[in-house]
Amino acid sequence: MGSRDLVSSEVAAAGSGKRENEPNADNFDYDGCLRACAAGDKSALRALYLRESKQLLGVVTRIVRDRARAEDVLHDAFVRIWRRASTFDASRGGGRGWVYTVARNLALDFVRGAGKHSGSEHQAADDEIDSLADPDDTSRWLEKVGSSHWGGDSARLQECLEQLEPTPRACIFHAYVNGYSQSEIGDLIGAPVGTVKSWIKRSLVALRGCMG
DNA sequence: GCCCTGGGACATCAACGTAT
DNA sequence: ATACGTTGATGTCCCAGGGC
Repeated sequence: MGSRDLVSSEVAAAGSGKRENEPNADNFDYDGCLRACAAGDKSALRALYLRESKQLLGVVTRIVRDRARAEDVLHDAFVRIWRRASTFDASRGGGRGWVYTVARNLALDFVRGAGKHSGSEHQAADDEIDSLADPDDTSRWLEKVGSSHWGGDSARLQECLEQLEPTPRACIFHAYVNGYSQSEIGDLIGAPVGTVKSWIKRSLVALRGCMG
């Protein structure tokens, strides 16, 4: 919530600010801007807002059909962009497209009446685990965990992991350490996707419970 | 009867493709 | 360049079946 306030003030400042700092329209680096946002650079968010807010407001207004509500949705969109910039993957598409996708999906949610909850902006624990995804090996995963909010105890995590059944534990590692998709894991271990989902979900619940 | 597990349906998100 | 539709991946919820 604190981050929302922080972003709110930044967006408000950008919105009320003069356009003299408006980024160069021709070679604006969206990807770099998002990387900077992910690194906590508020000026990058401001630049992005100055650059795209008018166009985005047009897109959102067209969807929600209400200027005032569109401004609210746009504001929420920039909050989400700020908070989730770290999830942007340039190899999967352009930064500008990603920004528009975020804003449009939020507007569509609003129209559907689902704006009350912010979808996957959920449990800090899930984000924590997501942030641990490392393609190398489990030891580095454990290193990272050791310095995180999971109590800072990698040995404890290892204990908790060892308490899991081998197959569900394998699902966790494949998903969060090796970066496999759920369907890939299903193929790998010869189980339906639904089963993989259940194992991963229940394993995460068990891990959280074990870690306290 | 209760609990656990496997499994599927549905909703949401993000990226891509295409029409304008 | 922009707007919109489609698609694939993922998460959540719920139900059925089996073991106790």
